[in-house]
Amino acid sequence: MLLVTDIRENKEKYIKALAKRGIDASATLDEILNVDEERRSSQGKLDEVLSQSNSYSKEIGKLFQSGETQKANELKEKTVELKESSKQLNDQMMNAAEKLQQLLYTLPNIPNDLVPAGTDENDNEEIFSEGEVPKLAEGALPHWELAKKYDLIDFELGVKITGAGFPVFKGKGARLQRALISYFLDKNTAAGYTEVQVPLLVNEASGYGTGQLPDKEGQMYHVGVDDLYLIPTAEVPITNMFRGDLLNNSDLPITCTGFTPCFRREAGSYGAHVRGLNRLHQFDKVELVRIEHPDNSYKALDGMVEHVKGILRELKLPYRILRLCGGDLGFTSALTYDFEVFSTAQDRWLEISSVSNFETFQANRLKLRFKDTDGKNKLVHTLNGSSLALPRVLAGILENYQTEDGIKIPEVLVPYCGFDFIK
RNA sequence: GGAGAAAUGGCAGAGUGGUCGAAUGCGGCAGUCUUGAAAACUGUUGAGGGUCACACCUCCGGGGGUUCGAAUCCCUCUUUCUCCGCCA
Repeated sequence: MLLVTDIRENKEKYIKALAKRGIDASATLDEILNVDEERRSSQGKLDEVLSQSNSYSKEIGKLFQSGETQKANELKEKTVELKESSKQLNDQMMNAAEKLQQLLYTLPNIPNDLVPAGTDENDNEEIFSEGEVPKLAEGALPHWELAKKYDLIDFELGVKITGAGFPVFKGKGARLQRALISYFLDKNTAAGYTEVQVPLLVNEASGYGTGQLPDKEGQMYHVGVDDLYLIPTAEVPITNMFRGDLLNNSDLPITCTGFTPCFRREAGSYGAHVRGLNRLHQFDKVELVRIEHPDNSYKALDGMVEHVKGILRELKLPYRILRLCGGDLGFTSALTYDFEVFSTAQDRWLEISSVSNFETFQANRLKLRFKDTDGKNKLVHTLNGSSLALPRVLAGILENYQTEDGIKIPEVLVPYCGFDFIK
């Protein structure tokens, strides 16, 4: 959520920055400023009335104590009117505050200066690539064929149990997936991240805290009877562990990693690009979350990028890094780097990680602050990144490591798998 | 699921209608002392809104109510603890 206090002073900055996302926010910002003004002025009037009535109350108290009952009762009469007007003013103030909140919820984060202008994924900027795309033999198969051939994943079985997009992993397929989870968590904890296991269902407040609500209401599975949401990413429960906290400077940075399944309704996305493991309703992911001092957040973002690079390098998968353009940037993000693995058999790139700095956007919603060395309470910066999204890494491994006889296992995973070849 | 008890500042813990944003202890910060540290002593120390700065306003789990006045009384929700039941 954007900061009203800052919008008051730098409206032009916000108009310009949001234009990068293709949003003309000037009307909304004007409305925000109007409502903000309205809120503050009615609050001011309310405060005056309350102040007056407080002092009457004190006086009445004293009069009763000194036995001047009649005087006290006379004074009581004077409070009647004040009470009425304080009710009205309070309603006014609450209305304005509520309206302001709703308006602020509609605006996405402002992009960092590095974010290129653009409307969709075609305008993203490739900033790095590494790894050789293997030359596959004639007749190389896409991962869903391989999964079937070697009996690693059963998509139909998932349809029977639940529906499309909920595959069943079997045998070495399941083991390889578990190996990846352990490997990622080991890499992350070795880099200093604290491993956490968190709830997979979150309440509404958590959804608002990290910005999934109200923006992406329809993307999450909602459990109606208990009013809980299945998490679309571990970012939600992990970041919300710190909701409302006032941290000490010395607590920063806080770094966590966690493995969770992720659930996404993916309403309205069908077709060739969702085949196999490309897009699922339930998938596994290991996530990184960082709570940082604002002065350090971009350095931390670079550090996360390097960390994920290291993992892909060890897996020897061909990948590239994109800096997302304004039009493709997530609602809450100020700067995002997407990692994509090349899927040789599909001849296309698959997004397997997204590393973002949200600056104060989430912190403002979460009311997550820290006491800086100057004694002032400030909003932290929150960041997160995947390391990594499992099924697509699996897809990349199956396709890029396939041979005529079977599938080789990347060297770093062999100790985790207990086998080095699938045939 | 049933029966009871409770929820107060970073933590512990007083406070049952007015002078309580809240005793006390611990912790934190600053200082005195010390070669330095510890101990001891002194002072200071919640958050948000508002203001140029004050003033002022709000907040004692959430919401609502009674009252001139609520941490304190009433209703309701949530959570925690104890006992019983059930159970991976």
